[in-house]
Amino acid sequence: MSSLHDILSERGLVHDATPGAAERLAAGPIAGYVGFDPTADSLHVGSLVPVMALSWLQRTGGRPIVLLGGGTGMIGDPSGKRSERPVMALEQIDANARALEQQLGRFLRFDGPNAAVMLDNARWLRDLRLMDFLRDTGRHFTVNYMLQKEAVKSRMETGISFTEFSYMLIQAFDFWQLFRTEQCELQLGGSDQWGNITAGIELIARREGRQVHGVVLPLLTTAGGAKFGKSEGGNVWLDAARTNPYEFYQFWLNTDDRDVERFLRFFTFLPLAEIRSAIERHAEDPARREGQRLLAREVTALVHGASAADAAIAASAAIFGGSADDADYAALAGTMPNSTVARAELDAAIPLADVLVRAGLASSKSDARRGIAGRGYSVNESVVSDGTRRLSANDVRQGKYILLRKGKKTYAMLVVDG
RNA sequence: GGUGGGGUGGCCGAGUGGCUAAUGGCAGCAGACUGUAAAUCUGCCGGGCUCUGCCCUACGUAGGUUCGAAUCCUACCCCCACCA
Repeated sequence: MSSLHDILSERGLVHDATPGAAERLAAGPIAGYVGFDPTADSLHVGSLVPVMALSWLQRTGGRPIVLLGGGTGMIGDPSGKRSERPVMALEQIDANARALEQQLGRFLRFDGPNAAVMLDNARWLRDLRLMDFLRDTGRHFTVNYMLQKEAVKSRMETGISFTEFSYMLIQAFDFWQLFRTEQCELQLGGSDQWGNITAGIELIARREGRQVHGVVLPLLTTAGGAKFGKSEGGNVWLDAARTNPYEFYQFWLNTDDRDVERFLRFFTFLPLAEIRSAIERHAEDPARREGQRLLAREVTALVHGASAADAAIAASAAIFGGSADDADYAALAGTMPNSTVARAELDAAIPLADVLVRAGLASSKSDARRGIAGRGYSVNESVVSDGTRRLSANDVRQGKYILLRKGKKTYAMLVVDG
């Protein structure tokens, strides 16, 4: 079997690795960890890269450790940030950590021989005593060393608090802790984590005299230069309550041609040969977007399950196949954003603008009116141009549905209540 | 603590008494073209309304001068640089 390093590297997932990492990984399975910040109650597609890496680690016989940053979340990682982060409330951090825990459970196997482990660094960080920390950990680092780190250097102009400056030492402490208690010898992370990871390796070398390793994954950007993981509605989340399977599927389906192959390697477990032949077919007729379809189906099935993926595909076909007006609205409603309108509101002819705001298709009534004036909205697949348009019982289709659309791609189903 | 510079809309950045909801760029949304792509072009881009117009909120915070302030004055808060 190929080593984890070989697999990650042939998939383009290795941005950088510490010297000796490849050799150590070739020598046999390893325990490795990735840290996740509990800044929200769901992961988004950007975090899927390290999640995939952990899953590969497990597939090659290694023991994945998921480290939730319930302790470090109190501080805030300055890496890649231009300004100080607001401090989060403890209850919020804990609630988020629990939500992430549940979500990650879908990507890793938590039983069996090399079961994944999930830990929260709140367990050892929150009760850490300052004097102990300075004596046992702080002593091993010079300020000079810390100032060399990119995360610190880039903030010298605008300023960085001592709190954020110290962050790398805390993360180093985490790695040391996991080395001691879990025999963890590897840390994976985004390439912005390089400085923090090497600090941890340094600490373990000094305190334990042992060589451990770090592999950093590429930070994702799209060919168009845009931030990866954003769509019309903002961030693309893994939680179906935040980004439902239909939107999730659409996000991947809209992938730039130039990104398809890379994303197939990053976000699916498909063998490379299969990916290559899919890309060849794609190149023959890009307009059919076979690559995107494969990518979207695979990732949606991975994150939301096969049946949700099928439903998303069916809904997409109905909507973009040109016959959405005849489609089964109940089925569409099951896979796209819903909002409700009361029967009484329809009888009173509720303004369309109000409903668009409620459905999340407009940020305000003024925004909705401007959008309508610009012919950006449609009701049941017919474009609305009258800013004073109201919805009534006549607009209801198939008993209880009204299909709202913003632009070409953003849909919401309005369900009549009562 | 001292000296100097600075705090403008999601971000960058103009504006230094009325014509400013505030030039320009980025990001975002929509339209045209297309492949639900890319690139390009066009429109929109604080909020509300009884919408060719009207009202509210906004240029660090709080007061003040003025018919009128993002622009002038006072106090305070915060940031940056240098010095102590």
